[in-house]
Amino acid sequence: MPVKKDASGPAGKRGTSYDVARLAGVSQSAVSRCFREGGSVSPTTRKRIIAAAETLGYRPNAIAQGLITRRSNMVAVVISNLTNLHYPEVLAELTGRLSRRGVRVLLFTLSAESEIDDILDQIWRYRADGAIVAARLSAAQVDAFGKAGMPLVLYNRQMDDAPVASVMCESGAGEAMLVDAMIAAGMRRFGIIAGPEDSTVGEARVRAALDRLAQAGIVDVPRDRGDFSYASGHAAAGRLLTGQSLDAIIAANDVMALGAMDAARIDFGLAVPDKLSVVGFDGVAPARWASYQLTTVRQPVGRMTEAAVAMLIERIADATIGPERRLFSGTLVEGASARLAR
Amino acid sequence: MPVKKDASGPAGKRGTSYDVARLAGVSQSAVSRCFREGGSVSPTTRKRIIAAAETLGYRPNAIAQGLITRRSNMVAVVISNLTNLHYPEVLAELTGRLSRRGVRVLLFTLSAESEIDDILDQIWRYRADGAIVAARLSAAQVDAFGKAGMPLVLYNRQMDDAPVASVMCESGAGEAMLVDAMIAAGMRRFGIIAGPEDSTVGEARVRAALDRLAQAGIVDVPRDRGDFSYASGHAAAGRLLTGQSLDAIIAANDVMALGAMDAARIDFGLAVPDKLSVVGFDGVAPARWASYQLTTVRQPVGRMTEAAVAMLIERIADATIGPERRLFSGTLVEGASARLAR
DNA sequence: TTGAAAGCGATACCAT
DNA sequence: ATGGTATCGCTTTCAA
Repeated sequence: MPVKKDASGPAGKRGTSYDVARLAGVSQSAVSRCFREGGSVSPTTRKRIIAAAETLGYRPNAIAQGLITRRSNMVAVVISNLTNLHYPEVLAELTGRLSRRGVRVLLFTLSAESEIDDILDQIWRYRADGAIVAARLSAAQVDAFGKAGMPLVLYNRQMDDAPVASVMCESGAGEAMLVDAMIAAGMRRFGIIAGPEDSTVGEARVRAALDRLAQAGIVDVPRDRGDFSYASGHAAAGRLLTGQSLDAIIAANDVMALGAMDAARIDFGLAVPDKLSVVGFDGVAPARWASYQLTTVRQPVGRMTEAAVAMLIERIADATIGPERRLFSGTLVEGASARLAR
Repeated sequence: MPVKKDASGPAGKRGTSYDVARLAGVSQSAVSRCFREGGSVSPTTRKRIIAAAETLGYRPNAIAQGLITRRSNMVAVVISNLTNLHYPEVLAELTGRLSRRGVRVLLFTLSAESEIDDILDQIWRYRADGAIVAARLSAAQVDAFGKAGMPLVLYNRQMDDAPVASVMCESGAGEAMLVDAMIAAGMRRFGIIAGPEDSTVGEARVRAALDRLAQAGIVDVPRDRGDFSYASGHAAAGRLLTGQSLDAIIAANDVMALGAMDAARIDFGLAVPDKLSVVGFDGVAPARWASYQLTTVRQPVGRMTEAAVAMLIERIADATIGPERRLFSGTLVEGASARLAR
């Protein structure tokens, strides 16, 4: 025997607009209009509807709304490595800004890179209004968004082949500032700790640094690689500092730089920055801790996330808006881990 | 003039089950059954449906599914401060485990505590199947979940008044281990850095430590407060160490402990652990960094998040399951920041 | 096994 | 300003 639907108010199951309509003695359409933007309802009926809704604890069903309006008011946020210390900050900013605009966040994190296709599948299924992706996407995957008519904004990821809306923190100027200041301070022997080969940001930063060094006539720069983690930075620095002495280590991100600092100071007894300078990139919180005071380039996370959200919202409102790349520059944070020329 | 719906395949709008049905020459019901678990479809029709779905790039609309089945397959995850270093790890684990079970994550982060009611409102509207909350909830708010029949699991939050499903890392044993080992090492003058007054975990940890100290006859322990941030730990340690000398500082979480270590070593020139021991709670990644090697109690995040997810899923499947509190114990991590008796 | 038809809870267009 | 009605894209009886 089917259970009779009860409109027993907040204490029972949440009611529907029909329940509210019945209680208020109006049509269901009226209830709908009452909760919508430009719905025409007389002050009196509105009052009665509101009252009825109140006593029933009525909340419009966003799922049903989504079905008919074809707008879920949800955007997918895809983040690859939340363990990266920089990304939690990005995520917090993104969700804050999105929810302030009345948009919900469907979060996807990926551990094994293979999951990405499953994630995209889910994004389609849930009819997200759009997606902000801070993860590696293939050209085909980016293309799939276009085909599906789903707005996409890449966060700090480059796509050389496909044109996509994206926000990026440009590496060139930042690395140049670091390198110039160190060269001006008389340093000549540099070492580099790169990120994983498949990281476009990582490679861009390394390339930027190498270019600037080359311009100053410094070539044959020893390089090693990490995976953006503290441990990998620590290990890479260990390898770099074995059998050669350096003036400075340039790491592709802050966390590896912190690992490098510790390796230098603790394992090699090198005073930082007196004997060795270390610089990073990102501007994560621990980089400012007193034990490190890392000299680095801070990404303008607030402006970047705001841009990403704005670009996405724009494209959700008007799907015809084309690709656009917004490049931000980092700001030099002069810590105490590098001896810079002022 | 209304635009004719086109079934132009992956290149166009994603089609519906009707489009697939038409292309496969079957009824829409058949398509639905084909994509459902125990749907009875003959191998031949199934093959044709799959083929049609393939060419159209068909994906079942999860929104429509949710509307009819009254299951959104989304759970809300509410986290208060993603900047806390411990929570990104928790969030990553939660989303990973949830998505592995085919459940989507609707993420809510809150900056101003006032937002919480808006968040709950959204959770109702989107008909989440349940919620995992790592944020402060009032008894009334917890009650609202019960009234709405929405499963709720609290993560590391205590509710003295209302009975709720929750997972917690118990503070007693952990703090006792720390305190005992320090007392056994001969320390007598302790200082405590507590968290915010309204943090139940923070207060529980402090109380546990104070209790154990009292059992050893140590009372009148100087205390100060922070907000769980590095800067606040640094500042609190500064105040504690001014005008008195201590053997050890017990901080309510790791990040404050790291701030305290830096204050002690850098601002006060106190060797850690020779002149001052510092201990924390959580087991965050930076606590293991070579510069700190913090002695702390590590929360079993993996088991705790697994428990939270399992409890929630259980309660989604069977709403009659009652409250249950699962208490986990932390494990002592012997770093180098405290001189412990073995 | 298959198809027809009745919802799920809203929106929106259309006459009143 | 109001109410009636046709969707939205599915799941789920219920007959055939």
